[in-house]
Amino acid sequence: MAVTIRDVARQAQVSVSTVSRALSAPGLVKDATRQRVLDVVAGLGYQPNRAARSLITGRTGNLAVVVPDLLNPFFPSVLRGVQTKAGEAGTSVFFCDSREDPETEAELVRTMASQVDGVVLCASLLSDETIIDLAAATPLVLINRIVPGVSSVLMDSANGMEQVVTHLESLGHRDYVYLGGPAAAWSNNRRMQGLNGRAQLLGSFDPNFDGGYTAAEQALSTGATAFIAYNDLIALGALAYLAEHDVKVPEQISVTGFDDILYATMCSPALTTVHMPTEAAGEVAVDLLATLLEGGQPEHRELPTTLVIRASTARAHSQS
Amino acid sequence: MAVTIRDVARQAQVSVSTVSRALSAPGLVKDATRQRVLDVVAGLGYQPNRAARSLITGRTGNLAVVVPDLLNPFFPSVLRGVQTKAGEAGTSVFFCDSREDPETEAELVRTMASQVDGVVLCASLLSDETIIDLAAATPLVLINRIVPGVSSVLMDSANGMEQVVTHLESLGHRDYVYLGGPAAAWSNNRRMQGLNGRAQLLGSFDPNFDGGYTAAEQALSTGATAFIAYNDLIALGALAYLAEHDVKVPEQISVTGFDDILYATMCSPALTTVHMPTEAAGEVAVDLLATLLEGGQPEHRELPTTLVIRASTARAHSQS
DNA sequence: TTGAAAGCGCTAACAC
DNA sequence: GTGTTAGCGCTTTCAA
Repeated sequence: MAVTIRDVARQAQVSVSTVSRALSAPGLVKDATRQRVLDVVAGLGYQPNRAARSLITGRTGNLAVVVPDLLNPFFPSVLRGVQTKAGEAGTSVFFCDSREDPETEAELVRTMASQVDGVVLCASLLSDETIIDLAAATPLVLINRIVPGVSSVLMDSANGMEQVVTHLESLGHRDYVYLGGPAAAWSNNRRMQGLNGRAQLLGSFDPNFDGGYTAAEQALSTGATAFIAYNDLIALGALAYLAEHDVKVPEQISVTGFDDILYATMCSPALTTVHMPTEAAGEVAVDLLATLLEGGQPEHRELPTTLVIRASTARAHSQS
Repeated sequence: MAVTIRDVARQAQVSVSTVSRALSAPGLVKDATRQRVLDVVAGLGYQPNRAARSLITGRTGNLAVVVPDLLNPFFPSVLRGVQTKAGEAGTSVFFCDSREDPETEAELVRTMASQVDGVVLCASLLSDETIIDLAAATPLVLINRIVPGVSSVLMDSANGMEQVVTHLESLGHRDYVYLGGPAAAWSNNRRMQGLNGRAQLLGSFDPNFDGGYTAAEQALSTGATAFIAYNDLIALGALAYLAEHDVKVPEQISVTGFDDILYATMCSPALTTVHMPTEAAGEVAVDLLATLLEGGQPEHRELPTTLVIRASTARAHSQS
């Protein structure tokens, strides 16, 4: 069996409570005593049993992060942010992938709720009511979603999209088309807001490569000089379609993405897109969770997004 | 406070031990009694306190998976496999990103060891000795690494590479060059084995886009008709370099990747590469962990890889 | 500043 | 088949 607090107490010639205090409330123990205890702890390699501690304090020292799709390059980087910040506080992180299924998502949150101090929920597919219920039962922070009364951190997509529009306008584009994401997606609406009604809207496409491929076909017939994609994956699909049909990007048509995933730098031409501070979002989410755990009020944070200009946008050609 | 086993016992008019048994050893309880207990459990929404259970059983019902880099698209899919399989057993999963640092990696495994039943360690950067030490202290399963006496699951890279070579040979290529990954990487050596000494070897490159870009420059001067990249990222970098220098792929030069990451289908030309059963590897790792926890012996599994032929390879041109 | 003792919620002997 | 009871390892009153 592992070394327990009693082993430490015995060897340090103090009571178990003194050992406990030396570790979790150092101020309450005389310096000399504490030092002796700490030495023994180090010598024995004692690690407090988290289950026992948790049983009495009611805190687990763990948290969970729930995402809709781990394979979407957007989320691993959120996870990384969460882990970075949580790690600083000695907190470990559970991950859960809901596979884009709302029921699974709710189920996961409920399951985790009992074994963690709080949950970070990314890009939730749940209804406001369900989220409010969940938030009542366990400290909860949302990423990329706003629900009244629930903590959340947002990446300012609307503004990011405004930057895209401004950029395109400055290049002389007047006629551009938005290759929309899923109509139900909350973030799709945010991004559309940033368009300020300046773009033609094209139906909702699957937010992946194939969706973009399909979208480009439709978009091409509009005669627009620029395509604004809901996300990088759609933009990439569009790029592929255009390449196959010998439409030169950006000479004939400019294309923009959104999210700045890894591959946005690797395609050809490299994609002009909006960078999302995903890792920072994960970190901030952990901060908000900490606030909640200390009895603080739900908070809302919005992180700035930045346009990254690469090679897929250029001055509009005069003739379509 | 949450509902406890006593609340259930009281309402179901049985003792706490009956409730406990009804939940974790159903066979020991009369059907009628168990049903009554289960009804109350459902009615009250009772969830056993894992900390309390863990305190007495010594099992946490959790496991951890440690990866070197969450942002590498290879690993999230391993995570997903781990979670899928673990979830079936009601096990939750911690994730840790070592950021390619061996010290951090060892530290993480040690930290997690005390709060989980076992650890899945992916593409470890640690020495054999360290891994053996770790495995002695906690149930451990390796992915993509072999260490004597430690459970592991491997994806058969050597065979995958042989398939690449066979494919290239069948297309008439006789002079091809290997764009190598990190010399220290265990998987690089495995992949080189599959080459069977048939390829020219080019130094070790960073296993990313930039590394591939650099590699292509050197490879071009060898006059080879095909480039075999250590992984998809290097292949993608090579593709970009070749495109910029107006070298047609696959007409002039064939290029192959390895891993079959998402982007391998999205680039142009789509990459011929070796598909790795990453998700399956994660699942199998959990199985091996389960074996270990039941007192079984360390096991070694090797999963088959498959060549995926896309558009980046073609018949060798006659003249270089 | 320290120690003794009472549990946290649960499982696992041990009785019946 | 079911109930009683003794802890698992720890924190936290309460006394001293």
